[in-house]
Amino acid sequence: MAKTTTPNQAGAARQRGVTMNDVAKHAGVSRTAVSFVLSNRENASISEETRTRINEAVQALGYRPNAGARALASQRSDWYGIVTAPFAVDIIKGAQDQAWLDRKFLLIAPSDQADAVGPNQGLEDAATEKLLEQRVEGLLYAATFHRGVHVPESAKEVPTVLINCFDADGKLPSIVPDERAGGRIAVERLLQAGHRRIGVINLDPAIPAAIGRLEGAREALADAGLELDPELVVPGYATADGGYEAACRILDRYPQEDRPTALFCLNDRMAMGAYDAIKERGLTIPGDIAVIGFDNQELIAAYLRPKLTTVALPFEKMGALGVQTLAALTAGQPIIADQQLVGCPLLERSSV
Amino acid sequence: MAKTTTPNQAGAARQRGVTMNDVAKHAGVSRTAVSFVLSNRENASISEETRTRINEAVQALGYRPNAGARALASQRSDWYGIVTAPFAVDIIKGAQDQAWLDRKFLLIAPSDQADAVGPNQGLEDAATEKLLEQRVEGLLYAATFHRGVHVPESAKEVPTVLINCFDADGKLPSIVPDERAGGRIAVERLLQAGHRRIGVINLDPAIPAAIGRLEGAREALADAGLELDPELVVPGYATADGGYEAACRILDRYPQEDRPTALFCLNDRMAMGAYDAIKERGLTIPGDIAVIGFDNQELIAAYLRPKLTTVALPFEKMGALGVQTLAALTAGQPIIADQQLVGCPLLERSSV
DNA sequence: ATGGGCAAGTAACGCGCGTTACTTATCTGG
DNA sequence: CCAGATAAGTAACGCGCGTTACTTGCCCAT
Repeated sequence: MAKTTTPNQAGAARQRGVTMNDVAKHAGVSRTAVSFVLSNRENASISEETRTRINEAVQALGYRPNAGARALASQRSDWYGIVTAPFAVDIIKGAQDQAWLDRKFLLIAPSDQADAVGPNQGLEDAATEKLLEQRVEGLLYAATFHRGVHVPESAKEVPTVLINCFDADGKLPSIVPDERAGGRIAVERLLQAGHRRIGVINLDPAIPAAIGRLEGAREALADAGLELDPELVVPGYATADGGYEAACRILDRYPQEDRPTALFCLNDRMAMGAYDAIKERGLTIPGDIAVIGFDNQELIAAYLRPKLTTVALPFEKMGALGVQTLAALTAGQPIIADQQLVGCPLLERSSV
Repeated sequence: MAKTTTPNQAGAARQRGVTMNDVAKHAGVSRTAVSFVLSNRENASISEETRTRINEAVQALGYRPNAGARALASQRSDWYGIVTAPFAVDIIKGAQDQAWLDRKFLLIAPSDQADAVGPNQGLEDAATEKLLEQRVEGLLYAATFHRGVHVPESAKEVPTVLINCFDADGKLPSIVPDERAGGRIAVERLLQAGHRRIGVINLDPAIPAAIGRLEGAREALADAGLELDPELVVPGYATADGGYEAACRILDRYPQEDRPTALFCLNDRMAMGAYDAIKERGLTIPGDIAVIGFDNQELIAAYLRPKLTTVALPFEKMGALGVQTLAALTAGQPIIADQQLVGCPLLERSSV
């Protein structure tokens, strides 16, 4: 439109910084009037006529507000910072979407969660510092897998929310998946399909995911009057190979009539390996052995053959809820709870 | 440190905006002096003594520069914008890392590349607009898969570089994978392993990836005095199921002696399906049939059994190169080439 | 005619900082 | 002993904008 009506002006003016002053001059009013119109002040008394004249000037000149200057003057940036390993994609997506709805901007800084243990806090500290320099109104920390973290001291200067992780030291509010409920729903699904003897391929038993999911599994079994046979819980490395080996052990240990008829793999990668072990033995899925996973890693779960029934980690929802919680905090509202649990939905596919 | 030495000051002062003025007062100098020291001006004449006094004041008060104000005053933001679907993770990582090195900041805005065809330009336009409002010095557009795109008009107001995509309209510089070289190296690897009859599981033949990779395969065969038998090129949907079906067709079509001894799958997902087809027939990988993929989707390639030999898409490198190119552009340097090709390295694993 | 009230708008300050032009004290050489 | 150079530092402007306090013209009731 600008192209056809005012090609020169729009083309030329846009080159370098059209300011409110330019708009004001063009419209023959004061800069204040422009500011009032652009910020839609309710109690501003600007006639309809000049209002449209200003808007036309904005169009004609291709004016674009300077967010930095606006932040400087208004003392609010409309930004949240998020510190995250760049792999927490879905969390970012959820957060981004929600921030967009709230007319906030997400400023993403990298964290190096490569070594999850020894705090290679260097990068994270630097990232946090940079975000604070940008005068973000709040901070989000996102982890790729559910765990305790130590956040930099300086993070406590602004409202802060943890996503998919929790504050190992203090009391920062956090959003985490409800692992226990997820484990329960997985086993309930297997029970519902008639399975009574269920093998569990476990993760490192010390991590929150393993603890919660196993606890949920136990509860589901208890509800059905069953107990979790410790012998049927075998740990493995959290990889396809680990899952393969664990599945081999569990499948080869029993004569056919005692063999579990279903496998609850505590993550999808291990389920991928379990598939191989099962197929190798000439068994079918889900006919001979049902398999249920956890995490819903799309690339795996949706493409395994048969497609893997699994419990999803609600990354996007956690991201969105994180932003909502942060919005509440920055608005001065009290925190609802230190830890908000987000449900893990069961995704029915074809392996049960 | 601040904690133990000056607990009150650091605690209290940090609450709300410590400014340069505060630092100046604390050090008993002018704000200008502080500015000179903090920006490390070479030709500034500030005695070593006051310099340290100022630095101490900075420490004591926990001063943190206001990036927005700095940008306003200096007329440069130190930001690049990047518009991307939040799934282009590795590109973001590469770009982020490089930007960090260059002391630039990446401002990430979401693009909705869900419908790759019909320009649902709404979100992208809005995102671009927002980034320009932040006065980014340059823009990056990143796509999840190699293709032509239309960038919003307004993007042309600042230096712009496309990553993993190219400008369908004009002449914006772009960084794309060298598909042809990748296809060549894959087939060369198979030839080197002694295979002479190679099946190709193709993608949609119209997309740049398919065109380039197939062309490369043809070249490699030609170099070995062979020709690509059109019969051995079967298309399929770019999924595991698609790969499975294509592999079935190709494997069942010939008597054993005429059967191809290797499969070049134009992406890893299809290779995943091909694995199933091969195993189902009681054949081994790579003993009976070698398989080579493309894309290096870690979650698949590194976890298939046997692990998949594949050609990697250099996402991180493209991201980094994109930022470097953008840096050159913003510095006023002429563009090197409209299109920079980035090599796709072969990742040897166990399927050949 | 007069004062009060309201609509419509403007002048001017300050946000925190980079930067240029200026000032003041100290040292040097003749 | 003085001109001039240099070292050390400062005053002040402006970046683009939000915001408060103020002005101006006009209408209406007294």
